[in-house]
Amino acid sequence: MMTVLEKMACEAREESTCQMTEDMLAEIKENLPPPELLTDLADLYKMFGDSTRLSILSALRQGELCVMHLAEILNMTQSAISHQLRALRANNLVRYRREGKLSYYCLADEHVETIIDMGLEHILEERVY
Amino acid sequence: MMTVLEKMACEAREESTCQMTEDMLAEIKENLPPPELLTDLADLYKMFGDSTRLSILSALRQGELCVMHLAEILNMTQSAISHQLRALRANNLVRYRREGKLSYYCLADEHVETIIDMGLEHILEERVY
DNA sequence: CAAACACATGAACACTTGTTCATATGTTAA
DNA sequence: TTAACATATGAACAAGTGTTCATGTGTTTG
Repeated sequence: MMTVLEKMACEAREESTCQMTEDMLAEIKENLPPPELLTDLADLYKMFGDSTRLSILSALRQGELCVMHLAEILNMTQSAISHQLRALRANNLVRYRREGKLSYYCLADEHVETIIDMGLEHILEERVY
Repeated sequence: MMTVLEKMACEAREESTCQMTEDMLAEIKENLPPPELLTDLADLYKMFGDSTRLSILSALRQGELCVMHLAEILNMTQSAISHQLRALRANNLVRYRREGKLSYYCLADEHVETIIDMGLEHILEERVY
């Protein structure tokens, strides 16, 4: 049977091996971004987590395109492209303008390209090793 | 019935309204990143597309942590954290070292933080408007 | 007006994904 | 060695996601 003091001594030893107290854990927890922001951030990155959407964004880097042309470039149905454009639009990654029968889409801002390039850098650096 | 010449004229008109020829579409297609790279990139961003993993990465920005502490900080089971760490490790987003019974995890490189910050900037800029 | 066209959208389905539960692996202490 | 501990992992299940198909909306043309 272990006494209270022995338990405390043991815990103190464990904490010292981990270099971590409850207070420190609490501080790390407080310094995390708020949960709502993290879910928004996750939703944003989900948009980049699909190769069809990445293809659409990559095509739009070369200039404004209408839905049908995107479908031709990616060899996919107009419906599939339209569904994905809707998602990209909802997350403010693309903007569009209507001109007659056609809807022209383009990238929303420079962040979109920057985010893609950061990911590419990460992947390409790995491949060197 | 439309003659061949009429069809050609019609197509030429359509192309001129779209400012886009088949050759231009082919060029855009050729300039896309190769499909294999796009799927790798999508797999990478899938890692950022989950709030649990984003929380883990955010916690690790503040320093090296073992699995149990991560579980405490995020109020989640050790198993759930361990599964996610496995995924993050497979995508080279975290590194770990074993010290006795404990496994310490840390961020793999600066890209991880940069990618997260790019996303945060994108979200926070939207909220201004 | 009707027909053709470009795009959007809802439902359904297969597929993927995150968590839980149970258990296995590996390390340390008794 | 056995017990306790920290972590890893496999199976299973619910929830989420991407595509297809059918159809709806809005615009232009004849």
